[in-house]
Amino acid sequence: MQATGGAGRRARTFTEQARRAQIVAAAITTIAEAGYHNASFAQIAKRAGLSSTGLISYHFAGKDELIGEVVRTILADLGGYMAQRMQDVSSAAGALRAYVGGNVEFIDGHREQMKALTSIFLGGGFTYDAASEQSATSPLEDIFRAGQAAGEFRDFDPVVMATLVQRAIDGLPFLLDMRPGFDVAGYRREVVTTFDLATRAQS
Amino acid sequence: MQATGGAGRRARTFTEQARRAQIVAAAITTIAEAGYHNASFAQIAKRAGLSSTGLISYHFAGKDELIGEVVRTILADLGGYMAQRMQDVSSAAGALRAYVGGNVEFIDGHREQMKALTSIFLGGGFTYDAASEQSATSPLEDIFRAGQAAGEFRDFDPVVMATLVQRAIDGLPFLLDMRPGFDVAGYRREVVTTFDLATRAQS
Amino acid sequence: MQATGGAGRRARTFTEQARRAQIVAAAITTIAEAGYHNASFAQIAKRAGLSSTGLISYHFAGKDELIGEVVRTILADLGGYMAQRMQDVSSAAGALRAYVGGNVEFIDGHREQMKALTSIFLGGGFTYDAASEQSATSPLEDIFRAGQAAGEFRDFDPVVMATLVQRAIDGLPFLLDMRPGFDVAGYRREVVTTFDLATRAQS
Amino acid sequence: MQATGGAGRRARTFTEQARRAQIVAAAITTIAEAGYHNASFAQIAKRAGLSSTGLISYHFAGKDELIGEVVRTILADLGGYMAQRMQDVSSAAGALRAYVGGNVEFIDGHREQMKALTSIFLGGGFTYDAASEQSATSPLEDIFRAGQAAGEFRDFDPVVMATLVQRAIDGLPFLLDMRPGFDVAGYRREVVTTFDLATRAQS
DNA sequence: TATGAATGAGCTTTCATTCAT
DNA sequence: AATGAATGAAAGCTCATTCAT
Repeated sequence: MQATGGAGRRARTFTEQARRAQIVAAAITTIAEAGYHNASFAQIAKRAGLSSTGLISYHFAGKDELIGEVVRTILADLGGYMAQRMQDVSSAAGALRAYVGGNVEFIDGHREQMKALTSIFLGGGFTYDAASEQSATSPLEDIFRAGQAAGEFRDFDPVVMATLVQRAIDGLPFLLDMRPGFDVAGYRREVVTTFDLATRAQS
Repeated sequence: MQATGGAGRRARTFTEQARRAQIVAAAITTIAEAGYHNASFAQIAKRAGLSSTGLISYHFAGKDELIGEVVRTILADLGGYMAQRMQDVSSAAGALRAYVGGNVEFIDGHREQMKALTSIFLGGGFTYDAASEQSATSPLEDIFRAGQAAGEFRDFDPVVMATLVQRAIDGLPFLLDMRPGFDVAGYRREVVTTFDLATRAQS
Repeated sequence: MQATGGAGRRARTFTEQARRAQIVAAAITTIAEAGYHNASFAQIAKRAGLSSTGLISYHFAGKDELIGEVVRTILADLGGYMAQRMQDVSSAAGALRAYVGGNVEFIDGHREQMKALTSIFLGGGFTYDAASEQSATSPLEDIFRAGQAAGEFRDFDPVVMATLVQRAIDGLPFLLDMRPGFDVAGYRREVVTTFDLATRAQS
Repeated sequence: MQATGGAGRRARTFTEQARRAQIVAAAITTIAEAGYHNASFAQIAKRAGLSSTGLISYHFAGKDELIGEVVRTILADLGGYMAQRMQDVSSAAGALRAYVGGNVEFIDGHREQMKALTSIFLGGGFTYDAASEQSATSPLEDIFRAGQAAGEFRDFDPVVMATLVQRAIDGLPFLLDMRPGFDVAGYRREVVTTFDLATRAQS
C-alpha cells in the first residue's frame, strides 16, 4: 500500500469534502477500536452510518486512498501542532525538549487518532515510501547534528539517537491504550531527562 | 486474539509434538516473509509442504492457538538465551549492559523469528494480555530498582525507563529488515552508552 | 437485451438530440476500444467528458436503449450508403457484386463503428429480435430470388446462401481489427468471385 | 483471458475430477443459456447445485481456468470427432466435404456446447492465443493448398477461402439457437455445394 | 437540463473451519 | 493421524440506476 499523490485531481465539492471527512473520521475510529486489519469497509460504513460500502468506493479510489487520507490527515494535524511548538527554541537541547514535549502532548490529546496511526503503520497498512511525502531525514537528526556542531551535544550517532527518541515517542499511544490513566506528564519528564542526560556534552 | 492457556490439556504424543513444531516453524517463516496478515493457513500449509490446511486446524484449536504457540516458542528461545547471558552480572549497570547486549545479539542471530514476532505484535495478532502469561514485571524494572537501591542509578521511574530501553530493543528487527547490512554492533554500543548515561547516579 | 421500440415517445428538443448523439458517439468509441462488456456507463461518460453517468440514464431509458440507439445509428449509416450503391444495378449478379463490394467498402471506411457493432452483436448485447425492427428478409435473399427467377442463378436455398454471404461480410471487422493492414480489396475480390461461381447458373 | 497451460500440476483425485467435470458441465449449460457475460460463478453454482461459489474457486484457480477448461473440453470433443471423420478422405474436394459435413453434424449434435463455445469466443472470454494451443494454420488452409497443388482447385487465396468456409460453419450454432427446427442437412448440402463450385478448377 | 451523491445488488476471490473417510 | 472436500462468511470493488437539487 502506497501513499497516493494528489496530482491531476479536479476540485472537490463541498459535499464531497464533507463526506470524505466523515468517512475518514469513521475510519479513524474504526481502526482505533478494531485495529487496522479488522477495519473493513463494512465496519467503517457501519460506524459511519452509511448505507453501503459502495459509498466509500464512490468517494475513494480504493482502500489505499482512504488509508492514505487517514494518515495524511493525522500527520497534517501533528505537523501543524509541532510547527508551532518548535517556533521559539534557541538551543539544540531546547529543541529536543520541545520536540519530545510537543509530541507527547499531541499524542495525549489525540489518543484515538494516534492509536489509529500506530495501528496503520505497525500493521503494514502504509509503506512509508521514505522520502516521498515525509521528511527524508527526521527533524531529530537535524537537531542532533546542530547540537553536536554547536558543542551542546556529545559525540554519538545522530541516526541511532533519533531512532531511540522517536521510538520512545511512538510507544506512547500503545501505553495510553492499555493504561488510559497513565501519567503522561511524568512520562514526558522522564523522557526529556533521559535524553538530556544521554546527549549533553560531558563536563 | 488472546493467548489460550494450556489448561486441561491431555498429553501429546511424540508425533503430534513433531507435527506441531513443524507447523510452528512454517508459520514463523511465512509470517516473516509475508507478514502476519498474509500468513493464512493456506500459505503456511504450502510452505510447510502440508497437504491440507485442515491439518493445521487438526493440530491447533484455531489460529489463535497457532499464533500463541509461535509467540511462546520464540519468547522461550529468547528467554533461554537471556538467562544464560544474565548469569554472571555483578552490578546493576552490568546487568543493564548484559540485557541490552544479549537482546541485540539474539535479535541479530534470529532475524526471521524476531521479524515474525514483531509482525505479530505490531499486526495486532496477539494481545499481550498484560501480565497474564508473560512476565508481570519486566526484568528491566527489576534491574533498575536494584540499581537504585544500591545507589548505582539515579532516581527515575523504573517503569518508564524500562519501556524506553525495551522499545530501543524492539525497534531493531524493524531496522534489520529494512537494512540487512545495518551496523548492529554500533547500535548496541550506542544504546548501551545512552542508557548508561541516562541512568547512572550523578556525581 | 432487446431493442426498445420508439412508440409513444414525445418529440425531442434539439439540445436533447445533440446530447444523445454525443453520448451515442462516445459509446461507439468506448465499445470499439474496450469491447462491449467493458463499456460501462462510467467508461462512456469519461470518454465523452460527461460529468456524471446519471446524464446517460437521464437521456436513455436504460442501457438497452443506448445500445439500441448505437446499433440503429450504425445500421442507418450503412443502410444509407448501401442504398446509393445499389441504385444502378441492372442484373442480379451485378446486385450481388454491388452488395458485397458496398458492404466491404463501408466496413473498411467505418472500422470503429463496425468494430463496435460486431462487439455488441457477438457480446450478446443485442438480441436481433429477428425480423422485428430490422429487415424481415435480407436484401440478399431478394437478390437471390430475383436472380433465380431470371435464370441468372442456379437453384439453391436463398436463405442459406444469404447467410453465407452475410457471414463472409460480417467477418471482416474482426479481421481488420486483428490485422489493420489486411488487403481489403483482395478480400472483396475473392468473396465476389467465390459467390459468383457458387451462384451462377451452370452452363 | 488466456488459455492456461497445464504444467506443473499434481495429479487430481477422482473426486476432484468428477467435481471439476460437474462444474464444467454446469458452466457450459449456464453459458449456453445466459450467455458468457451473465455466466457468473453464482449462476453456475446455482445450476450445479453447489452450496457456494467458493467451491468453484476451490477447484479452479480462477474464472480463466474454468473457461479455459470449458473451451478445452469442447474442442477436444470436436477434435476427436473430426479426426475420425477425416480419416478416409482421398481427394482435396473430399476432404473439404468431410470437413464441412463433420463440423455441421457435430454442431447439430452438440448444440449446447457449441452455443457456449461460440458465446465464449464472441464474447471475448478467451483470447485465442493463436498458435499456442490450436493449429497455427487452419486445416482448411492445408486442404486448399493441397487441392491447388494437385490441380483439383482453382487459384484462390487459401486464407480467405478458409475464412469463408469457417465462418459458414461457425454461424450454424447461432442459427440453430434462433431456429431449433432448422434444416441442418439442407444447410450442409448447400454449403458443400457452394464451396465445391467456388473452389473447383474451371473446365 | 444537468449534476453529484447515493444505493444496493452483483462480482471474483480468500479465509478459517468442519467433516467424512 | 491425516487428507481432500466442502462451507459460508467476508473481503474490496464495479455496476446501472435513482434522486434531490
